[in-house]
Amino acid sequence: MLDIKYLRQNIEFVSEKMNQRGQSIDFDRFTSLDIQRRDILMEVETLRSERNNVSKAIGELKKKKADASSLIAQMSDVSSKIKELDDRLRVIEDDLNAFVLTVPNIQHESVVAGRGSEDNPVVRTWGEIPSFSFAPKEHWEIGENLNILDFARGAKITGARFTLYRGLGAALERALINFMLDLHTGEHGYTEVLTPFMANRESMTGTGQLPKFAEDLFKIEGMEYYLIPTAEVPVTNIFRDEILEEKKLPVYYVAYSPCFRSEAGSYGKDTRGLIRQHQFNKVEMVKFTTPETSYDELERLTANAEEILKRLGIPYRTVSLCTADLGFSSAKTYDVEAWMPGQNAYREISSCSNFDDFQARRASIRFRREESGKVEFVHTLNGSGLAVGRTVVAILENYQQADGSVVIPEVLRPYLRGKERITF
RNA sequence: GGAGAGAUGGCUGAGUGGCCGAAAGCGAUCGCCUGCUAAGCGAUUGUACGCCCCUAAAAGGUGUACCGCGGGUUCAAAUCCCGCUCUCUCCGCCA
Repeated sequence: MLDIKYLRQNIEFVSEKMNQRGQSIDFDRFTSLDIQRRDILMEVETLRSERNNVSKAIGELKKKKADASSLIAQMSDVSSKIKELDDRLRVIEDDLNAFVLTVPNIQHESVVAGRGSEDNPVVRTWGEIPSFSFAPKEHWEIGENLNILDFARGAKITGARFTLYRGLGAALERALINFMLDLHTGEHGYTEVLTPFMANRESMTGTGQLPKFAEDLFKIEGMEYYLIPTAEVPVTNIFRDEILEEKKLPVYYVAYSPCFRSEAGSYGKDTRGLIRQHQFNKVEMVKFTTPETSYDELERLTANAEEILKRLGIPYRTVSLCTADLGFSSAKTYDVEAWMPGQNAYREISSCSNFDDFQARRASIRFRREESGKVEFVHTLNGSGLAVGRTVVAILENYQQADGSVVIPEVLRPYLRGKERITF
């Protein structure tokens, strides 16, 4: 959510930024609602002030046992007028609020204007793309052959886009989760948290999934609870409606969670394999920082995600999302894309974003400056560290052997009781 | 799921219709005092939204709202009524 005062004073600038994002927004409506709101507010507050004063006088008169009936009658009218104005004000404020909640964040100045993912600048690449003496297979073939991924039975149990892992497949997923958590807590300074996997409407609104993207979520029937699409939601909302001390910042949290996405509108995309599932595992990093440090923190956060791939020995590249690709709440996003030999392409495995104060304003997450005592919004950041299912894909495809087996990256072996290879 | 109790500022806690944005204590900040520390004394100590002032911001002035959340009664609600949420205790069920 953008600051209403800021919006009021910089409407042209914001409008231009939104155009670059391919968003057309009805700012005339905003201006009109904003003016109406302030007009009514002034009127109703004046009346309230009058009522407060006269009511006090009525109290005095009553104490002296004097007659106050004419004042009471007069205030009765004022009160009904106040009630009427309050009702009108509520409608306008609801409208205004609904409007502001659907305006995306303003992108950082370093974000390039583009028309699609082909315009995302590549920031860096790492590792050597492996060459194979045979035609590399896609991960679903490798996984099914090794009997560690079972798509048919996942579909039987639940439906399309749910997968059953078996044996070393299940163990590999679990090993990756532990490896990632251990690295981020042990070497990158994060504190591990384990959160609820359902969140309420307020939390979903706080991080920006609601009200605009309800169709992407699974909702619990009969309740205002939603399955989380990412741990970003519960973790960022840890401090919703709180004021933190400046010296506590930055806060680094890392969380494992399953993620649930309806993937509405993605029919026909990535229909095979683990790439796009309704349920997948992810380790998520979240930071709460001061405004002046958040872009440095974004660089470090992205490096923390990349470090996982380095240790696993998986080649990757990092791109900076252009305006067309940038998410609703984000001011700047780096996507880390792992090399997938079976698909002969880089595929997103982590997305690291700085939201500036966009989420913090929605969720009311603030901090108090030590120096001045002033209260300001924090900046929030998050990034996958990493998407676990997609990391399994990268391992299967990059470490596949001519005989169909898969070598386990060395750093994972301690998590798999020393096992070096997945075989038949 | 059933029965009961509760929710007040950073914390503890008073407050059953007007004198309450809210006592008192603790904590914190600043000042004084003091070989150091501690104690003591004094002052300050919430958030949001308007308006005025101002080139703008800040500061300042002023008004309104906020005592879990949402409604209602009343000239007037932390206080009375209704609904909801959450917490605690007991019972039941349960990994």
